[in-house]
Amino acid sequence: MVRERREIKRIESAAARQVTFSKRRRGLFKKAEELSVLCDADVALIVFSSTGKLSQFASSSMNEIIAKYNTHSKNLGKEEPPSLDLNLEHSKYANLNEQLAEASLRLRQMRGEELEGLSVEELQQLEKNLEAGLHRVLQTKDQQFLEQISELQRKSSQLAEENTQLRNQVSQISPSGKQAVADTENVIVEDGQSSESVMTALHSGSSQDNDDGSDVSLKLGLPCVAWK
Amino acid sequence: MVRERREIKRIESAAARQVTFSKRRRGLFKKAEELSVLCDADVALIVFSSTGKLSQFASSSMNEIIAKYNTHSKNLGKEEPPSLDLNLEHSKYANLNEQLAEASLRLRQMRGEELEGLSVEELQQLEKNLEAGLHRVLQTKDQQFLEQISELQRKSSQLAEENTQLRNQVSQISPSGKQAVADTENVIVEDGQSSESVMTALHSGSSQDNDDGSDVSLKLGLPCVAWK
DNA sequence: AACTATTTATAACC
DNA sequence: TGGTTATAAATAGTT
Repeated sequence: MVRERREIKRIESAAARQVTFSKRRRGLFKKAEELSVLCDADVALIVFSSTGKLSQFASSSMNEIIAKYNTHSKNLGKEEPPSLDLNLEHSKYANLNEQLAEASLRLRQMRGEELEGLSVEELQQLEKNLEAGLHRVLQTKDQQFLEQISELQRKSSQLAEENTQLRNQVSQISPSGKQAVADTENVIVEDGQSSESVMTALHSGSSQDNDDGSDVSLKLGLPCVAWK
Repeated sequence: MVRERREIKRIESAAARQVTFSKRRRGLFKKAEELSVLCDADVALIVFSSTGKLSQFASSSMNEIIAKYNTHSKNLGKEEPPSLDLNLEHSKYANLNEQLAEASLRLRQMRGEELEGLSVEELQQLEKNLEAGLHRVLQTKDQQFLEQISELQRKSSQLAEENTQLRNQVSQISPSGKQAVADTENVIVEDGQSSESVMTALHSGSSQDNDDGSDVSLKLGLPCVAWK
């Protein structure tokens, strides 16, 4: 919005995200209150930061508004503004159950199940969430591939260097063994080039062992061709 | 804020209040969504106009956020009293907690968060799940659009038929009114075509009122153009 | 609903 | 986190 307009997409840098969150949250709460005062509206605003911290605003009482919301939006027998009696343990338990049911439903819906009752708007929200999630997953995956490639290249260079030194040692120890040295040189040259063709050497294959990482090349036996 | 700054107090004129409400509500919802996207925050916004009409926004699921809010606010001031009697209730509670944690993690990962610890294979599995889910969501959405379009076309046909009958009645009553009949024909043709341009007529808007759905065309006043 | 003069919000910088 | 500044966005009043 300002010195340079900012695209509305997740801010990757955690620090910048935190700063923006703090500033925009203040603005949002201010506007929520202004709306409630100017227009005599009942407004409830709940914000969880990405770190899980809660901020809230309610023009009247949060529980009251939530209750009103539930009345408006629900015919189903799923109720409880739990500000009343019930044993704390019991209500915590019930609440957990509710959260779990909700989370499970959301999970199933993200897998494309139980979409029957959803409105077009809800489907579009789901679509947006899925696309955003997919995008981040792909980014993370690509990053891991690139890291593994870098690691492989690093190790390759190191091995090539070691080989060069070993070759020198060999030629010093047996300066007359001309044939053997020539063969070794060929092998070394191939090794040296391999790291630069890693990108094209990746091949398809889905299953993978979790080895200890001592052999980087194994980690690259991964799907790549299928990227789009 | 503008031509003349407006004091933040209740607007007395009902008309002016309604106009301001409408404008500011849009702005507020926009900012709520921007905060949720930019800062990866979970945001729920509930607004009741002074006339009692509900508008809502939730970055994920309203129920989920409210449930989360309830646990958060409940945990303030109360701490776990009995950690000693390891009876059945307690273990059920712990188990629920575990399940919820697991479900929440998977949900966050599907949204592209907390991917750091995942292996490439797990990322690929996630990618597959997301693509499959997205595909099914898109299918469901398209299906709903198509159904609404069919419904519109059906209604249009019905209306056109009624119009034809009415037109006949008119011409029987006043057989000399040739001009009037021609005009009516034009109107019918336009109605018949409107259902085919429904897809491009969709417009943006994040909050949505729950009307009773008796008029199908209203259901198509949905976000579309603003998607990027 | 569109316009536009202003006020606000805020991104980048410190 | 808090302040400054240039600029984008929101919006009050008007048409």
